[in-house]
Amino acid sequence: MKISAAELEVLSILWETPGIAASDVHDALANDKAWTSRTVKTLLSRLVEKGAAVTQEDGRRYLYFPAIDEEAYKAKAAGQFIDRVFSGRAAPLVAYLADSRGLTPQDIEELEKLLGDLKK
Amino acid sequence: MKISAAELEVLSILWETPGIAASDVHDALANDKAWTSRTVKTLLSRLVEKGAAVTQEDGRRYLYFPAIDEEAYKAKAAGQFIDRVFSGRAAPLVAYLADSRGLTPQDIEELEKLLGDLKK
DNA sequence: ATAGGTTGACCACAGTTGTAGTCTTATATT
DNA sequence: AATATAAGACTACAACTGTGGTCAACCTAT
Repeated sequence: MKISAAELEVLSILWETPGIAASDVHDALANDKAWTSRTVKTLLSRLVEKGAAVTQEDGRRYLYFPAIDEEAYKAKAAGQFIDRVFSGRAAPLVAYLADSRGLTPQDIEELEKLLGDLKK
Repeated sequence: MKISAAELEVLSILWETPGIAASDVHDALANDKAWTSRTVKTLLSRLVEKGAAVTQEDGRRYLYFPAIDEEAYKAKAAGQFIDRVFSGRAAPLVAYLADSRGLTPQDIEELEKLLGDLKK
């Protein structure tokens, strides 16, 4: 279930708005991506091929729904990423993030809360 | 400067052992990857093409050196990853990691120390 | 010096990805 | 009704990837 970067952009829209038509996906992405509607359609088709999305007929068109769970996907992607780049160590990853983009005070607070919860 | 997963495996060896010959890279990877020496050579060549590695002649062979900085590369990769998958928010990423693979107590301690440092 | 192995140069080839075009059919508008 | 438009189906195509083969040149051990 390998999802490319472009496909993930589209899948994110499905997570946000399950049951959306292709043209509306196109509109939702218009700010970020200068993709034609055919490109968006291709990406949607590939998501369906890959089993990451499903369709439901709605008259002459399809409505698209995500078929994989957002949480599960992201958790797995995160795990694979740190395996690939950080040899599986989470702490260095956070250290790099802090360095390269500066965690916001809000990030830091959230993280502290999270760690607090994890400790008990 | 897009580096594929397989190329990154090889580049990691160069970071570990700068100035290594192709056959030694192959040996270093033998435990993890059932790649033939030609595959390793191809990956090394692609890294050189991409400017991520440089060679130095050593008699009839080359020694390979990384040409991009490990810290910088990882920091950038981490930033791109959370932009791509987590809309730029670091805290959710850590939350997912905690969920999916369980941070070790050591991870948690390291992270706490890190956050402590960041706060001042 | 001859055979065999190592090295780099160049080539191969299918699958994925980004990005879209064309064709057909159905709907909406004049 | 005729035409423009929109949706989906099918097709395209080059770059990148993973994986490795072939070949010529050179070195090493007999």
